[in-house]
Amino acid sequence: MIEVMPKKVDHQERRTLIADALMRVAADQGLEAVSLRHVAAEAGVSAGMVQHYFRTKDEMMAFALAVVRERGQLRVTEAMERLGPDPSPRLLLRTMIAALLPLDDRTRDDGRVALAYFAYTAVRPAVASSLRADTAQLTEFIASALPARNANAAAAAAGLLALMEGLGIYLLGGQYTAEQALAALDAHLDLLFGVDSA
Amino acid sequence: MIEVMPKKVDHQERRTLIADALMRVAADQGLEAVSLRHVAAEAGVSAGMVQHYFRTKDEMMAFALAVVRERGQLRVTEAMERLGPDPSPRLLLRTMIAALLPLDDRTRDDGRVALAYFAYTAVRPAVASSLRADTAQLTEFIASALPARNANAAAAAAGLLALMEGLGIYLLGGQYTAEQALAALDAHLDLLFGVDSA
DNA sequence: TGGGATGCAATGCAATTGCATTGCATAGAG
DNA sequence: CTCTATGCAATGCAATTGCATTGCATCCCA
Repeated sequence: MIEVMPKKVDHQERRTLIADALMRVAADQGLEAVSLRHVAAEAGVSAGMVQHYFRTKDEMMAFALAVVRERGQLRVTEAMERLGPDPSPRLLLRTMIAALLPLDDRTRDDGRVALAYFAYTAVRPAVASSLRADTAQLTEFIASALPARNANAAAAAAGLLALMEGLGIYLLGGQYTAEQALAALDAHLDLLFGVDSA
Repeated sequence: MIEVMPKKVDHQERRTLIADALMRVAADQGLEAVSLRHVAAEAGVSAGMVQHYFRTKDEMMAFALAVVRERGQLRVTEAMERLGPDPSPRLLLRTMIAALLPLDDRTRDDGRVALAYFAYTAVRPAVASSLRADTAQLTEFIASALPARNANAAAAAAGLLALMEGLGIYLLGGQYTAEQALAALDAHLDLLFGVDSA
């Protein structure tokens, strides 16, 4: 080690523990209910400790957002690995998108937090850049998996990703059921992959 | 008049004035910055007056949400009237959706507020019912305008609406430009209306 | 055995919050 | 004119906020 390490506690682990508590608070009381004391109470630690690991509230928020994004990516890679080798592009895309949708209670919480952060970053442009990078990466991947029949692959990919985001919103708001969302997704994939529906 | 009317101020007008101020605050500082005093200052009135017209903050928030929804509907009907008689279903849908997207600075503010409210209602289910009604009405209308070639009109309509919502999110977040969003919309309409793209 | 860095709790503080209360000016009804 | 309902401002208040500060206790390294 180059730096000294006078204590043994795992810094990153503590921060994640606190971020998890933050997300639990945000998921069922909204991001505006997130305060140092609330998060500390939810995490079962003292408020002082939260301050120790995050110098400002914004730093804590940014870290929690990073955790949410990582978890999303993890869900995607896990789902794709579960597919086995050489899946069809269509199944690949369906699996990836389904993994990102808040379809069950576990993922609903993450979705709520992500939604809250969308509103949050709309006002704090500095935090938004990482979200932008995620989106760009996803569209690129989607475009590469789309069949050649789509003339404008970039637009089609952007559309599919937007569809995913919108389905997520409506799932969280209770406008769509999981079945409805998946049906809409499949119908859209039918169009993209050229399944004639008549 | 059945009721007495001892004073002449227009109750509804004042409430709208205050709600407008609320939306200005929310649009550029986020919903969590909305407080009685902030809104009052933005509206150029005393905090006491805000309290006079809205007994609680939640009542004020709900009213402002209703105003946003009304403005959206107004934009849609105006855009559709501008189309003239008997537009093609495709143009009808494109116009309607474009009217709902935050494509310029004016509509961006409304979009930001709407987004903030999505996160807000995700935690306050009581306020969400009106949003649900809006969505149902829109999907029904969209489904009726889609060509018969789409086997599952309900799913296709739900998908188109979700696409719209997602485009809105990404427009607000700066992930998509207006051109990209419209290109994605048009590509999707191409698919729905069967324009072969090869 | 120091000694210095670190982990963490406790407390304080100014600012802000939503809301209740009070006071008063005014305008229409009688 | 009087009276009462209303419009609205001002103030107070307890609760909560983010953050700075302080004080120990603990552990690593020399």
